[in-house]
Amino acid sequence: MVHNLDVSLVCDLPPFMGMAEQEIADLLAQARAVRYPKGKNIFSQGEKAGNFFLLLDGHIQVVKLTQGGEQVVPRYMSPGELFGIARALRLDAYPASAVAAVDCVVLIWPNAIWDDLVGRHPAFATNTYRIIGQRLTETQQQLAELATAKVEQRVANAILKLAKQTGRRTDEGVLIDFPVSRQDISEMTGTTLHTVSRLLSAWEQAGWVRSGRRKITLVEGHKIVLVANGESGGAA
Amino acid sequence: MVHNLDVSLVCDLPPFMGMAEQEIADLLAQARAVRYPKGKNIFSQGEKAGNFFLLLDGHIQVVKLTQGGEQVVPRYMSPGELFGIARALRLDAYPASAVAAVDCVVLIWPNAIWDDLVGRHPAFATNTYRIIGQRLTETQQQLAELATAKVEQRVANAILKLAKQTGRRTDEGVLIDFPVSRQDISEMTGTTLHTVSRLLSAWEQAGWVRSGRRKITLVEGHKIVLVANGESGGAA
DNA sequence: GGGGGATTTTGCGGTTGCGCAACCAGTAGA
DNA sequence: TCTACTGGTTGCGCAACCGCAAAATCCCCC
Repeated sequence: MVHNLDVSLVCDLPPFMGMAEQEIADLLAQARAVRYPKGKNIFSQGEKAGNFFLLLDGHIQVVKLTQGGEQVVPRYMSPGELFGIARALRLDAYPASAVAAVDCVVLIWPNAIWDDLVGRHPAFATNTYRIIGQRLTETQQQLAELATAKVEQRVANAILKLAKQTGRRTDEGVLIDFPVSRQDISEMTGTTLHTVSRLLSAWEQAGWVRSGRRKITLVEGHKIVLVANGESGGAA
Repeated sequence: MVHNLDVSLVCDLPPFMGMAEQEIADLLAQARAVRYPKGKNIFSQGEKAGNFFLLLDGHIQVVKLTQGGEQVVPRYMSPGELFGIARALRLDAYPASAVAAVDCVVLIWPNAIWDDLVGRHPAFATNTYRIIGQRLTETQQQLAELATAKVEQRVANAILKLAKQTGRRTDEGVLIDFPVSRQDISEMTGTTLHTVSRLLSAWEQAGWVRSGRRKITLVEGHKIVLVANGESGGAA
């Protein structure tokens, strides 16, 4: 099914750690590669889970809709990450939506092969559950932060997380490597785009960041770390 | 190891669905039952995960400590629930603490038997991962709620959840069956005990709840549901 | 080069809910 | 019965953050 994919492209990714080349090749043979343009929904919350995915290139935004119809963004994903693995947790439907934040390339497997897969490749099963454990821990961490930290800290943390995940060094500083709007950040931190805008403006005044249309560059990351830890009075 | 435990006591619990009596008996034979008095820590966040647990009787409070040293309570657990199953997700340490909210009886297994266990009893593995999936979904739900709903709604939701989980009908209404302080509820909802107290007072004025020292009774649950959905102006 | 839409900035109240502090009320133990 | 203590209530002031609205930019597409 996949013709132009080589084992060497994926064998170092966390989901495949500890697997033999032949095992990985078998796996790839059952996948199909699909390209999603920026903004496209890969799957939607509540949709019956029929496939699972591996992000090869690009960045994906996980979107959760609340009862009240508002959007929350619990996380972004980077190349090499498995997603949509509802089957691993015996969920019948996807618990959130996945949206391409930029043009993405994705490997897709049908859920039908999941059980056989984890049975035949214990290393893959182990890796998968480790990933889920990390995500659960991270989600709980975020819950705790949202419950206790103030807006300023949460926004700082969100930006730092994005920069760490996807940061690319430029001559100005660390650039977040895909378009993030104020709205996006507000949905990550449970606030409004206005407040995010004001905070970023203040930090830009102070020379800690440079930001523009869907673009944020960390200039003085350590200052933002201070804000995230609540050890700074903000940029007054 | 366990002498006075009968298979019939646990065979209907979700973790053991689909398992043969003999399988369950094997499992029980490897467990030891321990009683924890109210307030006792069963395990602590960050502690090396050496065991996993099943709550037989009582209620357990899951406590997460933030970087800033504040406490958050992501969930309570009821009899029949597995907990401390860090091993299932390949976590080396417990990601949160477990505290007995009342006197509890708990079954304990060493993590050493985990891998063998899930290998030998596929139904148990399936059940476990289903539980984890439910918890992850629930945690994400809570994250979304915390990010978007206002304090009033969050407190109402927390109380409803507790009542649904552990509610006992009395002649006054539905009583939450273990001691919950204002502080506890504030830690579940990311607010202060003051605000919780004010809200409960208001609802008591309105006749929707009756509450006292570590005790809450829902009198008019439907009113609280309205508050939780943001369809009520509160008790003005 | 010129719209037009999307994104961001900014001002100005208005609430909400926090923080502090004092006081009250059950409960447990002596 | 008295006393210490934990947990709950309440008043008051204030800062943080939201909400609305309008203006300013920027980018994309024609």
